Amino acid sequence: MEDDKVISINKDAEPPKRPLTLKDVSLASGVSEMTVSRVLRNRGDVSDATRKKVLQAAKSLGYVPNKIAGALASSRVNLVAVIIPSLSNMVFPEVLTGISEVLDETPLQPVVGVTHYSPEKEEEVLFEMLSWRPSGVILAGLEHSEASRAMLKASGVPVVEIMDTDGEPVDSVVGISHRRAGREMARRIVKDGYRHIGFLGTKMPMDHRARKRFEGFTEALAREGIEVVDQVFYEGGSGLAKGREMTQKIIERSPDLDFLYFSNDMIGAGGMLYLLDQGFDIPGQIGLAGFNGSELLDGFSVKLATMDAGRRDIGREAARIIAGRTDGSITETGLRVELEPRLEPGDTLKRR
Amino acid sequence: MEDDKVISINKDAEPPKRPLTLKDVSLASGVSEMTVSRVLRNRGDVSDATRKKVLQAAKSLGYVPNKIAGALASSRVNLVAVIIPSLSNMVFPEVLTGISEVLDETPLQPVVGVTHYSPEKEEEVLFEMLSWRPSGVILAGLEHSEASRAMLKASGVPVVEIMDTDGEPVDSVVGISHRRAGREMARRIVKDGYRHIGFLGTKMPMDHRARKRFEGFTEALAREGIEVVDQVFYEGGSGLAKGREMTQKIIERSPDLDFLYFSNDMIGAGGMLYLLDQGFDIPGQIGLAGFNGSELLDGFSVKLATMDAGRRDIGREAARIIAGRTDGSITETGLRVELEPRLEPGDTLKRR
DNA sequence: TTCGAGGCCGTTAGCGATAACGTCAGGTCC
DNA sequence: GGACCTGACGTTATCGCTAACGGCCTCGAA
Repeated sequence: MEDDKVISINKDAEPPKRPLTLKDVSLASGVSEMTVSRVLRNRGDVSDATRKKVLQAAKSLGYVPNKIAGALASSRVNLVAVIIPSLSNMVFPEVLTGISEVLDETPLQPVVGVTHYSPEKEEEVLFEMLSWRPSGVILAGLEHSEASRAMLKASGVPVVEIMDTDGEPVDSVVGISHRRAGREMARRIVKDGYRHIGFLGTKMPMDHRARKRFEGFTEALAREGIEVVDQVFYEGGSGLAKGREMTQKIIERSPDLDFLYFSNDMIGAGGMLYLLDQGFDIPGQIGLAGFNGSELLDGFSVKLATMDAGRRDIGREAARIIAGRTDGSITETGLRVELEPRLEPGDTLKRR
Repeated sequence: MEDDKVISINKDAEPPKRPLTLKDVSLASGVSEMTVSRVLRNRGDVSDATRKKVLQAAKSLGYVPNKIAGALASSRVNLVAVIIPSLSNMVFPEVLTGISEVLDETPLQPVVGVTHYSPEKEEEVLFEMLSWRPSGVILAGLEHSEASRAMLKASGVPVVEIMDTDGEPVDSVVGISHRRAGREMARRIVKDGYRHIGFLGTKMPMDHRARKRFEGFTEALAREGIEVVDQVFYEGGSGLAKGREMTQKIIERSPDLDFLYFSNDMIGAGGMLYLLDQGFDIPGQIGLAGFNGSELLDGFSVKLATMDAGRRDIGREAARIIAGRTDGSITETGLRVELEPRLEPGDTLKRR
């Protein structure tokens, strides 16, 4: 791309003037800084007349309050740190949507940090965000470095760990049990008569939730005397192409498979496309299931079986806890909200 | 979901102690606050011995510096406001990726705000973010409310408008010309022999870039004496299902169409799936094209023609400008970087 | 020996807001 | 008519940190 871009310079910008402060508004409106502050925050007694004067002055100056100073003085910060592994996996934007929906009704504002599934990066991001003294922290997963857990505890702010409930939370937790999700899918598959089962997923150490699903899955299978016949793992971004490629690989290697469990819907859909192209009979010859319940993919003529993780609800519940703790309507710490994963059979499981 | 969630309370958290300050570290390490500050910021001369002492003390206390106070004192804030319309359109996470890639090499940190394509919301978000006095602002599009433009100018910080270059920027701008993208696609289509052309896109007032593409598209067609035969617009989230539904509608209404131009790849792919299901011959009987070049969808057996908007590059260039302006390596204002949209013919255009 | 140059560290004075009082009219109440 | 409130402000003292300056000490050159 270096060669096909065109750079040029437009015009010159205005000379940057001295930044405005309360004092400027105070002078312009003829009242004290304190009164201006009161007006701008809608707090304390101010007569309508002066209120109008002040607002007028602030507006005409184009004054933007300095929250840094405000936060320091009041030791109140209306930010909620939200720390997630990735933005390219649509799950997390959806969680964010849920969080925003709730926080929009409050004075709080989410601030997002991304860890790329790395505990070290998570630690950095967390440190950075805590140094802004947010009103709360929402972060994905229960697995964090010791230092991260220590920081969270020492911070004294409400913490909600989301997505996953299989483990020891620092404070509150909202999510589903991925072990259970895996177990339920396994039971369903077995009941539907599938016996030769393959698994396709991410390299586990990076994604604890996928690992737990896999564990629950194999455990429930084992209880029925069934073992996973073959597995493929991948690294890097998940897209349809990746699922297609992995599926081709596993099918060629283990042609007797009659079921494929994918660790997410995107690669699952890719696999489904491959199998359909190859003329497989789904779900008769081979069954498929993914995970997440992403509506994005709803338009396929064949709908992939999946398990809805309730991402929006998770976001909403987490935000509600932070909001409640912040405004005092919730005083308990250590809340635990476990949502129910919902199996959506789609068209890729045999009807029972 | 209200009924299938389980709430319970774990344990009790530790008593939140008084927040730590520089003074605590200063006392613990036996040097002045200033020296602690120097050590923690890696600035100024400090002997190795005391440096070690201080770091040790800070670590064992679990001290997290208060950036609010720091920012107030130094009037330096290492945050870059990034304001985008949405997170559910994968384009924007990709832009963010580009931004992060560059900012990760600098002391700067992106902070994301979402406007949901509403100018009013944009104004709010901008106001909120400016009140934290960021080092720079990156925002999507060139269309903003008067108040927003005024705030940006008054803020005195470097501003980069991204995605689109068709219009008057506040300061710098990085993107592609969507008019041109539309024109180029139109020319290609006509050259390929398509004549009965339909358009499927979002309701325009919300999405200026889609509108400009459409304008460029129709303008170039007009120059060849061709008019768009039929069009469908939609509101709300774009997914495969939406594209499928719209395509069905337009095809039933105007069966003689031989080309469909979609305003993004997602609905384009949905439309493609529908047409394939219906047994259409693509690209012989009907040609298709989308916009964006999203790799997510690469796994289809038929690859949709599209035009790569260079989202990551846009993010990178924008971040580079902000970084340069911040560290002084760039002094010019009003930079303009126009990237070249790249047509990827895929399998849904006739070979010429 | 003297003196300047650094290295190393402490002191002082804000940064721009808010919390907590203080003040001061004007009205109430008995 | 004086004590007592009560709105509607203004004053003062932080908040936790950093810029700027200055002091002290050591060391090498003059």
